[in-house]
Parts: sequence; structure tokens; C-alpha cells
Amino acid sequence: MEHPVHKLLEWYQRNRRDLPWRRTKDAYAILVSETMLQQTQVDTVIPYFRRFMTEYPTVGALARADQEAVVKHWQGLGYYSRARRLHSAAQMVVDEFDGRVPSSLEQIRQLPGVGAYTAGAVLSIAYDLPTPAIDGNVLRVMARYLGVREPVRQASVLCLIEDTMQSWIQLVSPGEFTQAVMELGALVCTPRNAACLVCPLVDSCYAHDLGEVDVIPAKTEKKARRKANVGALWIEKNGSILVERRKPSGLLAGMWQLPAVEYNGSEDVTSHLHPLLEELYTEGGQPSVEESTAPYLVPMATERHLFSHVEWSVTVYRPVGLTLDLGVAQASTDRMWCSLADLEKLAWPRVYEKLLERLIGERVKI
DNA sequence: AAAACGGGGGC
DNA sequence: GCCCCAGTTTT
Repeated sequence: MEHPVHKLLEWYQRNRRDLPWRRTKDAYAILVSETMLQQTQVDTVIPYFRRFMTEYPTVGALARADQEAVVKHWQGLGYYSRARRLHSAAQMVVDEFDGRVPSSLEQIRQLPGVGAYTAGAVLSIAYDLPTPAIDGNVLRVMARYLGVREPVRQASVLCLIEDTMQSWIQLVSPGEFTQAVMELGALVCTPRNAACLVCPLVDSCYAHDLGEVDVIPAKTEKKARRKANVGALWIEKNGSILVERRKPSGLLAGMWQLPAVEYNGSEDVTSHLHPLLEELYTEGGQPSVEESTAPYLVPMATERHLFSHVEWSVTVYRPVGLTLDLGVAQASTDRMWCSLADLEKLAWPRVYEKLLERLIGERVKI
């Protein structure tokens, strides 16, 4: 009897989506797409991939690019360390691998940002090597197919799935196989409401046999999301806005924002923004702010933003009643004045992108 | 082994 | 609103 993997491949040939990165075998393009596709859905990635490949059509072009510009092209996609690592990876490819994305597992794994999944995906899709790529889709498809009730992250389960994938990928074209399993997970064997009726593997699917497609893989318990407020400042002078760069590590590392402080929801915003204002004055070489000059903080706009582990409520305040002038020269390289027109040249987190859009839009009316 | 890291799409 | 995001690196 025919092995089920052949039915899977047949299904894939008939049902595969025409995605931009499926029109090439260029390992660099595959690397870009797989990096973007980490934790990010296909429909979100498509426009980013097109723009990125137009801007950086070759690994050499990316390697030569300014990292700030690369991150700017990543704006809104999230997990910005991916962009920086991809940029570093391109430089490593040029400097150490003669400009070619490595085709050996050992070498490609040396590239920053390339873990087990991405390595397997690039090697199988671009070079047709039998190295399985196991992502969330694959894990779900295989856990169901094999009828695994244990948590999928359990080492024994991962070994079983890896072994199965390793044996299956030998039977067909590795590149087609990798994409076929993931496509099945994306289109048929979905997290909820799996379309078993049209699944090419239904005849031999253990979870379907057990009637447990809906409970496999086992759900993991979710952690509570911390709440935090962010107070940001809209400080305008001579048509320019004061902006700052976030710290080089941690959340939204290196991204631009309005000068801001994060504080606990139970605390008072002025007790946090006044010290920040003080700092800005001191940095500008001005005498410290006297109590009598302490400004009112007029709220201009608020946006809520959800991360996986924290919920932000960001409010932008305009200080009113300042009797002192901020100095133009800023000692810190992490803060600068930016003209309204140039704001869009910086890389902003989504939440600030939304806020700026509102603020600049309103400003026109004023 | 667990936590950190963004953002959006599906329902 | 709550669910999904195995992906890589850091701690």
C-alpha cells in the first residue's frame, strides 16, 4: 500500500498557495522568508517580504545595508531582533561563506537567528536536503497523526515526531515535503475546526481515529499578562519633536519612541514624568526645573497595546507652562530632535506608529 | 527548563 | 475577548 506521505505530496501539488517565496529556490530569499515567518502569519509577511526583497535582492545587498534601514523595513512585523540577526547573518555569509548561504547543517546553524527550524527549512526547501523543519504546524499535524496525548514539548514526544519526520522526508522531495506538512497545518489541520473531511492523511490519522482531533495537541496553561502604564512626552520646538532610542536590550530594543517612562498602574504619572522632564533639562545644559515652573501635563492621546507578557497603556502628554527652554544640544546620542517630516524615517514600534499618526493628524487641524 | 521577545489574525 | 504562533536566544 502507498505510504501516506505520497498522498500528502499529491494534496500539496493540488492545493499549494502561490506565495512569493515559493517562486524561487534562492537560499537567501528562503532564509528571509523563513525568518519573517517565525511567529508570524503568512498574510502578514507577504507585503514585508516583497518590499524587503526589492530593497535587498541579494545577500550582498543586505550585508552592505545600514542596520537601521533594515530594521525600518521590519517596522510593524515585530520581534525586531530577527531583523538585526538576519542582517548580521548576511554579513557572515559574505565574510565567511563566500557569499553563499551554507548548505551544511553545521555551517548554517552558525548564522545568528538560524535555529533548528530555520536551518531545516532552508536546507530542505532551497537545497532539497532531507533535513526536516519542525514548526508549530508540523508539531500539531504530527501530534494528531500519531495520536500523542502528552504535551508536545515533552522530549520523548519531540523525538518521536523528529524521527517520523526524518523517515518520511527520505521518501519524497524534501523541499516539497517540508512545505506540504506546513501547508497542511495551515490550511487543513488547523488549531481549531480542522477540516478532516478533506485531509489526505485522514485514513491513517490516529487522533481522527480516536475522535480526539480537538484535544490534540494538549493545551498549555497560559500565564497572566502584566499591566503597565507608559507616560510619554510630546515636546515640540521649532517644528521638531524630541525623540529617544530605547535601550539596546529588552523589549523593543533599539526602537525609537517619544521620551517615556513605564510605571505601575497604581502610581501617579506626574511623579514619573516630572523627573523625566528634569532629566531632559539637565541634559540640555539648562538649570534644573524649579517647583514653581512644574508644568501641567495635558493628555493628548492614549493607545493600548498587547504584548504576549505585558499590556501597555501608553498616554502622550504635552507639558504646558514651561518657563524654561530645552537646550538644543543633547549630550545623549539616545535622544535627538527630529523634524515632523523625518519622524517616518525612524523605526517605531507599532503602538507609537499609531500614536504619531493620530497626533500629527490632529496637529494639522490645530 | 523557563522566560523573554511583538504583533496580528481567526473565530 | 480569548485562542493561536516550535522559533531563537537569553537567563
